[in-house]
Amino acid sequence: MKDYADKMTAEQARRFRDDVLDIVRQIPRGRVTTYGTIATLAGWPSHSRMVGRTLRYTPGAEQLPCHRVVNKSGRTAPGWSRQRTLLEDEGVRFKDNGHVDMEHYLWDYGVI
DNA sequence: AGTTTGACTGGAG
DNA sequence: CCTCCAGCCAAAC
Repeated sequence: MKDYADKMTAEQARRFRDDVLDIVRQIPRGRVTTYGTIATLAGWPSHSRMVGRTLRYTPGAEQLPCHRVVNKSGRTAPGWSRQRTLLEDEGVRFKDNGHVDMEHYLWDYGVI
């Protein structure tokens, strides 16, 4: 019940996916970043949900440090409990509410 | 072609 | 801090 004027072309979608993967690859060990940050860096600020879709369904994403991507409030991915273990193994600490302590571990690439 | 679905986000209560 | 809710948009129904 709503039409979106600016949809991605197939080419833009390809570039978006590749950029997202490259950006995720740069997250340092022991740090985390958010879907929104990645979407913005990829040039599509309103596509945070697409970042999540990309990491969830792109074959090969398992080889990337995608466990270092959480939502803005520090929540880990639904249905992926192992993500917390992977992060804690790198020294990332979680708060009592089960969210990553973003004040200390968020990595913003020096921008935004 | 209309509706629902999310690895999201921002704001309200 | 938490729960809803509206807005978001490509994909899957």
